[in-house]
Amino acid sequence: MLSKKTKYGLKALTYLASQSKREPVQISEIARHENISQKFLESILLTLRKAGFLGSKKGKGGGYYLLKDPSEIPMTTVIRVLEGPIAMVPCVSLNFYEKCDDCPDENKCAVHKLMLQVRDSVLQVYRNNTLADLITE
Amino acid sequence: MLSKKTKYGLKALTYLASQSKREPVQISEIARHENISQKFLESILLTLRKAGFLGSKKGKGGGYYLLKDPSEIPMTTVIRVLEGPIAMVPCVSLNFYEKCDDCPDENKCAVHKLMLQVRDSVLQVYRNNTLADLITE
DNA sequence: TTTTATCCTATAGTTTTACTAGATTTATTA
DNA sequence: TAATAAATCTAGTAAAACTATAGGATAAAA
Repeated sequence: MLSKKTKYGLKALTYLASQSKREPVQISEIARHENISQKFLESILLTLRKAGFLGSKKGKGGGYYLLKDPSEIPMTTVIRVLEGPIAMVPCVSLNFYEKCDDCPDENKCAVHKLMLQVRDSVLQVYRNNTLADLITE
Repeated sequence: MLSKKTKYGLKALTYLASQSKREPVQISEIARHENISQKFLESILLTLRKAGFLGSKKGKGGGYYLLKDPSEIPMTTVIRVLEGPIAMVPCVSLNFYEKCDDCPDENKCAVHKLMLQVRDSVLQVYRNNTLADLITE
């Protein structure tokens, strides 16, 4: 299951990406438009800013804005920041690899064999989509 | 992330599938061979039996055994029983569909658009693999 | 200096996960 | 038929993760 954090984060990012002008948008506006708790969204946007996706401006007329063009933001990086590893098990993760302590031999492990395929196919989808591809209209 | 329940369940199923004879195997043997807590495995095997994958025999010489040929058991059904919905969000689930209450129009939702693709690609992998395909050697 | 808005830390409630304990039931076998 | 081996059932729980909220600090603009 996708966490609410990831879901809301994606919605906020696409809302910012769909903006005609690249000017700061207030948290309250995003929260209202996407039906998200403002306080929760606040912490999510902070994560996205620290990860380098967003810039922010304080004070009146402040808010959040995208730092890059939406077509330059692949889903792989967004998902990894919001949701964590793309792989379903650490032993098939590219960026967060960890050996299973219950498994003597990965090459003979059925779970490993299956999840390698899942990882590859999911990765292909995420690599194939940038933020720009998710904007409708 | 894949739950331990699913991971252990898959391992237990492949262990049973790799058996040369289709005779009852004791929980303790599976637990020992796959490094799984016996009590936890017990509840997992119960789930698999109730779902129709396994049969059981009580008393001495009892245990669990596969009811079908491994090639007749697709991963889609196994994963749905152990892990639940394959879709990452309920609004793209085939078997467990639910509308998001924060989302006025699914067709304009970025999360929906992306997760539809993820669901399709993951489904393809699970449909392409039966229990028989996971056995090595 | 007042208003507006982000920044930051803490924390509370809920749900899920991963297991454990122990009593019960059933089937074999001596 | 009594003993024993083995599965079943019920219940509970500790820890972690997730979701959300509170409250004040900080910074910028008017």
